[in-house]
Amino acid sequence: MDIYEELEKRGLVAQVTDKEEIKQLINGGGARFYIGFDPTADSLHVGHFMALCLMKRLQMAGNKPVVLLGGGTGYIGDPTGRTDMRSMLTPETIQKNCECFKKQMERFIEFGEDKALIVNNADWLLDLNYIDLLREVGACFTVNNMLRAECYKQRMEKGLSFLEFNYMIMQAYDFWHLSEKYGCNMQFGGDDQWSNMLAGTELIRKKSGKDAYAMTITLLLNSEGKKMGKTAKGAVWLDENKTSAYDFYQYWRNVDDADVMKCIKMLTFIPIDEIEQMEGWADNRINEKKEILAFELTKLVHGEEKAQKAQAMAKAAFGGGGELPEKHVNVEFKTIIPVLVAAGICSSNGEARRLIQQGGVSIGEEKVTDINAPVKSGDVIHKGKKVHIKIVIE
RNA sequence: GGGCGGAUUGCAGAGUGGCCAAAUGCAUCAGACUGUAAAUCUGACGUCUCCGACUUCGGUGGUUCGAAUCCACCUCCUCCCA
Repeated sequence: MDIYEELEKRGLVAQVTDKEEIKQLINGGGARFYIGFDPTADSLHVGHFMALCLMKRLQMAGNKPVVLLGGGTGYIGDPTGRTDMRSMLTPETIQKNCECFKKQMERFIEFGEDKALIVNNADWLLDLNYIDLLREVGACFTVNNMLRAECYKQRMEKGLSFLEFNYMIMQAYDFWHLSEKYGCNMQFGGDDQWSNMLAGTELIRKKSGKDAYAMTITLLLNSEGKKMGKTAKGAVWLDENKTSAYDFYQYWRNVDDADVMKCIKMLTFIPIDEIEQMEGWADNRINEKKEILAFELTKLVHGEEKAQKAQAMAKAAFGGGGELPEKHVNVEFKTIIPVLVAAGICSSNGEARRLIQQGGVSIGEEKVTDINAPVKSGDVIHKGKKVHIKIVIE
């Protein structure tokens, strides 16, 4: 099976500029494509992960990826899909974030001579001269067209700053620059980037008369239509210090029934015919599918060893036996309330108290009824049915 | 630059002198039912030394026995006119 067909079967293809041309290009390994990453945080998250997977898939098919770090566009902030303005990042933060991104990416993509490139648009955007840019690029766009772009619609009601309005121009400029300098002929991105990407292909056509292509990837939405990879505590990060391997595993272990197959298709590298087989499995094997999903993804992100460990801990926590996730705490009073707070299970004493009063906490097999119940090192605390932690008091 | 309106507890959004820790919806957490799923029902959802007390309604002052609510100034934002 060729790569394009595989992408389609996995449900990754959302919009393309020219299906036949693109098919030929990527199937033949002739694409030099880029994907942009905005350094808005110090770690990549699940949303980026899909883009990385896509890069890897295309790289395996012989295409050459270019990772574009938005060190320059980070100064502007993409207004797409936002209802308010993004807080402006300081140059130091952007710099730091870029470095974090780079490190994490190196685990997925092979960089190097004639392989994949990593570039930072700060290198060319920061030196641009305003007047030159207006003459060269500004002339190629009409405001009328830009305003029609879907990504600005929402913001037309709330207010869109001129700064953010220029994001599209910058992204188009990037594409053009990469096309000139590295022979980049294609751009991939999330489906919400479509209008920005089209601006790029158009600019290239106008400036150099060359054809360039764009393809968007389906956004990973859950059955409720919300972006996946968000939890109450925030995004699901790829950095282990921000989201532990165990929590990462649990996130996928707990996805809705309706979303399991979609996630397996879009995110894992399990061959498509195996996936098709899994689709035929009986309903009662749904949990098996979730385990596969969780394990495969944890393996990709954190490595096989940690994935195994996470899986073992999950099985211990929910099935019994084996090693449980541990939490080290340092408390003055060794009773249940301060321990719950110190372990980060509850955010305040009041919350802990309420939880106990509602019967949501147990130590070992015993349900806690006394808000002053003692806790000793090595006790296993359960909160609800999903949080099981072994407490180690230091 | 001129005019109007606005800023409320995670979000949305009521409240316009005491009955307000502040309606309602969403999100979240727990209990019941389950499959570490969904749906449904129940409860909780500012903080604390929790039958009580304390701190919150953009900021700073003021009026008042009493202010999220009234006044003044400041900051930010929407909209209308330029």
